[in-house]
Amino acid sequence: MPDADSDATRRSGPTIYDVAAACGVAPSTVSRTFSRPGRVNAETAERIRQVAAEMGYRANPLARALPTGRTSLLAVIVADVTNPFFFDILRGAETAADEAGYTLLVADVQESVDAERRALDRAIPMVEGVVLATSRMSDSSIRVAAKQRPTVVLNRSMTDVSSVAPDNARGMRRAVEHLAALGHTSLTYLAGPEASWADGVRWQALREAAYELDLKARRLGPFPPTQAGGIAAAQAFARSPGTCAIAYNDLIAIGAMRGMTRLGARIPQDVSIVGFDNIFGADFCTPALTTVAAPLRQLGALAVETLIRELRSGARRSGSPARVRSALLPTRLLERDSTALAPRRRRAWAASPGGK
Amino acid sequence: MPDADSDATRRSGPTIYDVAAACGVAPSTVSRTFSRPGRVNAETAERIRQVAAEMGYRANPLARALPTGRTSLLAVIVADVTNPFFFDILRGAETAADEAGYTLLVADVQESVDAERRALDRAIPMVEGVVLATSRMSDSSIRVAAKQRPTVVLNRSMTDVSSVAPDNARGMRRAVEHLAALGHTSLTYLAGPEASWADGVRWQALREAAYELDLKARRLGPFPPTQAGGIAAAQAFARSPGTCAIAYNDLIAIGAMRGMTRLGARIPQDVSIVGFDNIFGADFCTPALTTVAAPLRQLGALAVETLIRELRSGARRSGSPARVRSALLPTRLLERDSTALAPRRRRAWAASPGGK
DNA sequence: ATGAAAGCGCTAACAG
DNA sequence: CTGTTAGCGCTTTCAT
Repeated sequence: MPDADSDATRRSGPTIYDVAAACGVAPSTVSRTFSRPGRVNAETAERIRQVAAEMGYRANPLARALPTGRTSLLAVIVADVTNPFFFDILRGAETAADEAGYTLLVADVQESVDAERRALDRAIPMVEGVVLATSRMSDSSIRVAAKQRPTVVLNRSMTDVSSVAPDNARGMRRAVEHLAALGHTSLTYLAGPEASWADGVRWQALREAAYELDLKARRLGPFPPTQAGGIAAAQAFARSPGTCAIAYNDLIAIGAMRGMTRLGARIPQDVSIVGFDNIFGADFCTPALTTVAAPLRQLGALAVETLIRELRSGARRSGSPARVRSALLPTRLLERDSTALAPRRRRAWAASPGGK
Repeated sequence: MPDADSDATRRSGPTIYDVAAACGVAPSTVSRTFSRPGRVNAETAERIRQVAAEMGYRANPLARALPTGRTSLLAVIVADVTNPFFFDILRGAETAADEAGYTLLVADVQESVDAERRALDRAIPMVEGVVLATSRMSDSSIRVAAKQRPTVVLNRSMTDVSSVAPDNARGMRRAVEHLAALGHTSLTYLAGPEASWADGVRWQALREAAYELDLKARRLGPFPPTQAGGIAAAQAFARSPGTCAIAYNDLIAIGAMRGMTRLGARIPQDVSIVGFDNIFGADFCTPALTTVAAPLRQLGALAVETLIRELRSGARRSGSPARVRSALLPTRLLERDSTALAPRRRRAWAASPGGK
């Protein structure tokens, strides 16, 4: 009967004290064995590992975290988990985190700045770093967070906080060129949330490209970045139809296609639509959506890799902002079936083209 | 100059000791003020709150968690974050967790049992409870986990662990009836992963319903629960075509529709397809998918609510399994455009109907 | 290379 | 109602 301890005593596994006792060494030696290999005699270490394994010892991450702050947790604040845009971003983030031994704490803030701030407040004390995926907060709020924990923003760009984003400008430019090549002479931008950094960049890039290519550009919106938003956009568009539209994102584009179809338009014969992001579903909606594809998975992975690099470079202390790293990942235009030659003459399709 | 402390001293905010000192009370009183309101004189409490607020005191969740185990963290292990099935489940889970003051730690295990076990091992010591969403692990592995932390399985059902799942059997029955009513006389089931509990239930329910309604039933697969899996399913189906198929899930159904279309079939004229889950995209694929809708958001919400209830009922101690709660949420058949009357005579559509 | 001891910040008996 | 006193399990100087 080697085990005199009642098994009802310990609520959760053996501790370094138990292992130490069993090995006849000091607890600190056991601690070192696991957290600072090399700082302990090879043989002793081996023996300790052995015994620890037999006893089923597992370090308590909470206990480790208390004195060191190393929780191995990363927060990922997502604007809307329900938005397919984030699926692959999360997957990429997960994979990268897992490889580095980190676990993700993900918070869905449902496009609400308030919820975002609350989630952040709650998560920050528990995590080592934060990735803000499509934050709706102000730059200054983000800076406040970044002051407390290493932070990287995703799908946004800032001068003083590390960031990872798709190259929206180039993508937009390609989209405009594509439409121009098809003979369209004026463009409509179906805008997303005003608080969205990407929206600003996309619209501005559209205007510039349109200007250079001598196309007319207008902006409708803002619309919520959802299918419902797209349907609303379709209605707005129908009030003064054009021959093509570029949507803030695929969700709006898909909703817009549905909405316009319902209003009698044929896509792409009457109106060409291009989306942004190439989310799940962009390939099997009807017609298949021409869209500016962002490297979603890479975006997520790079964001946490960047974060982890900052962590490792010891950007733990307050104030030391660490080196700011900014990445712009390449996008590409996926030409599918929602864009076509501009119609020679417009066909009236909206029920009441002049508005109510 | 009330603040004599150098502001470079504290790495992270004031502690209960600081607040206590500032108030002239004992640290434990400050502690009580926040963790056990009511156990402290109203006035004292008020004063303490006041001062704490002024000092910007924030309880350190790690420190609280160490002695109590109350981390306010819940693990959600999902088979595949990239699968739209989980979008609304996560949303529901998030919302419910947030309302109860919990934060989710989500791990994507990419349909891998190994990854699932690793994620669980890593998460368990940090969380108060676990929800296993579509676990691929064996019942016994799940029991092992459930012994360590209150656990609820989602989209699966067990006798000794709380569970939340859609009523697959009824849903399947409705689907079969629907097809029978359209004149189909034999059914093909496009199977999902063998390790999937839902797959077993669905196939069995299909067989029973088919038997009762005097239809023939066969099973093809297993296929990965993805669009690619559906395309593979289409090919298998084409080797010996039928007039209709029920897929394990919407992803397979959508993939199958695309695959069959590519092989020359018209959906639904030549073959009717029904899916399962009503995921994002099921309504805008072509044709819109007839599917058995599961209350995704509720599923997620109920899972964490159940978990939290167990937590509150003090199922913290090892061994005490707490009351097992099992819920079967109602599903409903969404009749859309992928199902139609059985063809009077079959049209040959597969390029090589006899196989290779 | 290893041991002793002092915390990390908070909670929880147990007294008063 | 409030203060005292131990820890929770691990890390980390500082000695030895």
